[in-house]
Amino acid sequence: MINPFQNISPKNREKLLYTLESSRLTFPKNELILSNINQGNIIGIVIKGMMQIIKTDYNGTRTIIEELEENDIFGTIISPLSNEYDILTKEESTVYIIDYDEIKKLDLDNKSYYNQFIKNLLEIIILKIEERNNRIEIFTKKTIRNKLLEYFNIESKKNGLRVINLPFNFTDLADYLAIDRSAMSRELKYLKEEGFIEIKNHKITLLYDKY
Amino acid sequence: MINPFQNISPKNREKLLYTLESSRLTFPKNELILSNINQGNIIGIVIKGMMQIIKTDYNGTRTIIEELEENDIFGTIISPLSNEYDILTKEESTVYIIDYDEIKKLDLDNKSYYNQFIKNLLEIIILKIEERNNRIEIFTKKTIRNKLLEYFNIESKKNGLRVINLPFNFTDLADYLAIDRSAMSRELKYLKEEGFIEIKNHKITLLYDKY
DNA sequence: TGCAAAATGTTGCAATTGCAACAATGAAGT
DNA sequence: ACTTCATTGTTGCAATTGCAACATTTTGCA
Repeated sequence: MINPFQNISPKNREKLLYTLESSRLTFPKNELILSNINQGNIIGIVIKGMMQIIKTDYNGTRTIIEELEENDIFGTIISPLSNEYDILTKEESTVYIIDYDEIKKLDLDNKSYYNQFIKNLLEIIILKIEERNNRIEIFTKKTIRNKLLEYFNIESKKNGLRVINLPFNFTDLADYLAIDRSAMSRELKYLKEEGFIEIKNHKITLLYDKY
Repeated sequence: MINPFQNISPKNREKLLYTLESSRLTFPKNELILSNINQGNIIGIVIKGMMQIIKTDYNGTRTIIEELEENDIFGTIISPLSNEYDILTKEESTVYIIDYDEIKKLDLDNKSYYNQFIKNLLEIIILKIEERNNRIEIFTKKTIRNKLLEYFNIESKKNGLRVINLPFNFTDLADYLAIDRSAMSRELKYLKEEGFIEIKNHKITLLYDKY
């Protein structure tokens, strides 16, 4: 993940955050934080910790829209933080909250680190599009088996290893893939029995050849 | 859709495109254009026409990843244009192709319209994230009926009307929603019979109350 | 350490879907 | 206007899934 302040000196970074009237907030683990920050169009930057953007619809179906790590950004615009969405801290987390309008108001001709900041945001958001596209790839698959295999392949490509360290527990993985947990559990069992994968703790080893 | 050249004078726009060594290409209707432009990391800007980013996987399953209209942007990075993807012109279309590295190289302190351009790209990409999130919303729904209703609601919200002008034919809509065409057809029939919707040509009228 | 809550595993069964195959309709081009 | 190709509609059926219900294991924390 790209640092949103890359190529900006610590001093200029402080100036920038001051100009943007940002606020720095820390939240304990397992807290729904949206009610604390949702006031108009904001961009949040994750300084430390881990969070999930989750949604629960009228059926009670819970979906993990996105997992946020250090240096990640989120916001009203980047993820629709209407009242249907929540952000849950998975660890104690610290964020900067910036009013998006302040970013728009930045006089780019004035300070070169303003420009660098916008450029960084652009790069980060492009990465986010890639993530979303991967996600769509998975949803496109018609069976649970194919969704899982697609997910494995994507994760495996990220670090070039045939071993995947799940960033989720299985309940969350099912919510992330938008499939039923018990049906997923059944399919994972079949995949193990047929020798496609091996599971230890939350590590999955792929035993089939790349395709 | 935001114009990627908004707040840039025609003269500066020409200078910018020249600096970026962009090329302007026009393609006839119903042409797969990717082979003509795919050489490294590029960003394309749609000047005129309409195109679809489509993917066909090893099962032969075709999915519409995205529909591109005037002022839309696309590219190696923004949509993974590996060899699995194609871009299909639905009308005669004109695009600018820009090397993304040239954009990175732009000396932002030099010309203010460089900054404006980057800012515009940022805004456009933020909109694209929203689109992707909507898409994920739909995929999250477990039944074809709920996927359709979610799609209707999203489209209806866009213009505030209860009438939806499908930008697709039904075959493409099924590919966009990643569901079987005939199964979708069946579900649409039920929705009509139960008085939820009305279909005329490619206009769908929603007869149920907003929720 | 021990208890309560959360996560995981398992299974039967009904509901939903994809697939295939075909008919009917509509569109595009000569 | 005619022909051809693409799109749409329809249906039976097998495969897959979600759901519910419950047992078992793991985790968190008092």
